[in-house]
Amino acid sequence: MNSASAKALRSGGDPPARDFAPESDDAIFDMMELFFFAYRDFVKDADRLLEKYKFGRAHHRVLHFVDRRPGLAIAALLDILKITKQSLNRVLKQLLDGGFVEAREGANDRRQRLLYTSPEGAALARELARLQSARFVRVLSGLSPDARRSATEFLLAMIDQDERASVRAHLLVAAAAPSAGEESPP
Amino acid sequence: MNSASAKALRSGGDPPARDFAPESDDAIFDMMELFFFAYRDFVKDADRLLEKYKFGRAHHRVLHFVDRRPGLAIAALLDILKITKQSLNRVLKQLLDGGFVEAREGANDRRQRLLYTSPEGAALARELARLQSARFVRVLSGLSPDARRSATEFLLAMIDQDERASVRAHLLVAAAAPSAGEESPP
DNA sequence: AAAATATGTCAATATAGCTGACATAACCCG
DNA sequence: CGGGTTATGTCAGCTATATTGACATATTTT
Repeated sequence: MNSASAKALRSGGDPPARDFAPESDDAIFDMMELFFFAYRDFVKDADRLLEKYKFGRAHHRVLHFVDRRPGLAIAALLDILKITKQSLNRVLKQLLDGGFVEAREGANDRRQRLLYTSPEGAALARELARLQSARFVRVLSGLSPDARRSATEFLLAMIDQDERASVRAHLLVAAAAPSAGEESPP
Repeated sequence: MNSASAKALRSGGDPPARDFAPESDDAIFDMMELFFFAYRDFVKDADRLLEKYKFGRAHHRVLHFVDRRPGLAIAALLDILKITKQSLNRVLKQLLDGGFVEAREGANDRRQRLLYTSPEGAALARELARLQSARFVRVLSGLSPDARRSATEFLLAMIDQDERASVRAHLLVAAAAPSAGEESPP
């Protein structure tokens, strides 16, 4: 049941045995905490603006991904967010009701409801993105191109291996998306 | 009230105008999403083990920071987590009841309850850390020392400027803590 | 026509956070 | 000493975000 590697636990008072990683268990622990703190601060950036609309972070995520990938189907959005459709539905309904997101019947498959931001939704999405990207702009402008590449590489590598392909695809689609409509084949 | 840079919004169907940042608004948007996906996957790592103890992520965070910084006072923990004492109390009580965390009266200030992990708590904390650090080990081992430094630098820079000092201090304390007892002066 | 798919919805539940109000004990200061 | 501040606990109620399970509807696929 217990730790496989917890040998000399600090049960008495001896220094914790940092011996299983070649050269930097400490560094790794530090990075884990940095990651926590960095994310904690990052998500906070948009909160004040969201409050004005009585929206939460869930709304933000939906709005963001719909804006980035116009014509996104419900199922695809669920897959990105990794939540259930019931969870999505509440926030999505509020976004639809508020006129920030629109759903159109799929052209090929009329069961689908493809999601698009309205002009107001797009404006809000981008304003939120601007708030959050300010942090990135500040950080990245202080890094050399090489360091930027390393940071990007680092983040990508942090993603589950079997997710990485679809994330990469997502980024490409988002970048390429002219104003797209149809989904690519499953 | 609207986005200052949202000129040619995709109201009709024209390509989104990615023109306001010198060379890489796209790159920044991509990084923001990578950050989201990376964190989403990162926090997931420990969940299965936590379930066995009927604990959630909130318990994990408390356990982690108490283990990393033995003798942590309640107020200091609240400051790290940025939550209210009422929120903390529920999970902390469960950790105390379960014998994973112990609270001792402060030596200098008897109002304080200084927190320590029990041997079981420490074992759990480290097993959880091991699960999560596995991801970091995998990622960092694929990066050059330079790239590692860049990634670390990136994460640190992502933290709020006025928090950075205290985070740095936290890391140092955690690294230095032998199995410590007393707090350093406030 | 039957089966599978995409989505919506109702209901109940859990977790993690919040505010506000109030209580207790211990410390600090004049 | 006595009053103010600090550290913490606790009660009560609220919100946001997620879950599972069951069932409904329309549409596409076979």
